[in-house]
Amino acid sequence: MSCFNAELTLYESAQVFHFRKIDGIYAAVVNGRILTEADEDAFARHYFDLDRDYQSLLKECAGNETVEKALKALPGMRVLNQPAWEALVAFILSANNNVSRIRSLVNELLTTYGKKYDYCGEALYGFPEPAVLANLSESELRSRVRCGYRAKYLIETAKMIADGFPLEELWATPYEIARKTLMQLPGVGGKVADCVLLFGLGHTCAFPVDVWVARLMEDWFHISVSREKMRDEARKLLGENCGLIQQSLFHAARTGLIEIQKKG
DNA sequence: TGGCAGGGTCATA
DNA sequence: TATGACCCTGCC
Repeated sequence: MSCFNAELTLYESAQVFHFRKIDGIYAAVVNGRILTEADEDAFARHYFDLDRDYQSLLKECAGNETVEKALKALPGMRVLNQPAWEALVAFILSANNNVSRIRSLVNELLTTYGKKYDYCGEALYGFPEPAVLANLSESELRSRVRCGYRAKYLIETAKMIADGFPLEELWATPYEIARKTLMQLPGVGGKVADCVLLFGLGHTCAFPVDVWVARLMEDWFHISVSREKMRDEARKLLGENCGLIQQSLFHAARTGLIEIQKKG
């Protein structure tokens, strides 16, 4: 049986923002269906990344005490394979926001524009289709979701996706090219592109560098370079699956599981 | 109650 | 490459 911590992965780890705990089970609408932590069909196994051996990450980083500490402290932390569109929307909204606000923005967007589903008597909502967002006005989206300047990014990106931008093709595109392609979308800089590549397009070498990761790279590994260069350093230090490891490092830093000395 | 910081991006210089 | 503006709110 594969090790999977639903609470950690679906709620605490901040890679997905719309799962709700109902009757003790985490559930959400994903790709037009209700998905719960208890599901074990092919779609669920892929989404929860259940067929990957996360123990092998420890071998890949053998000898790195900080990495070992983070990985061993967070068994069952998995990196999801979300629908790319859902990850894209969530992480455009994430820009310059804290986790609790990202969660409330995503849920406001879903309840306002997404399709409603019933689960155990509770309402769950899916992500609105690109065409739905593409047809909204910026002022409406701003006033109803309170997402500020991100409204424009969301609408313009939705228009490009609805117009045939080859999002799903990026699964099979080499990382650097896929990243540059994603960054053509409004509201998608390097950090958001890496989040979409890692959480929604299967690129386990993508290494999102946010404020927390920049801090921990400096404090724990003594790497103080620009955020762009930090990605390359991470890949050298942690290997081709550095994105999977990043998720545990990020969580360890953000929650204080491993302390960061320098906060500046 | 006030002020800062938040899983950044973009335009400008 | 560096700097500031940008919407709004959670948190100290």
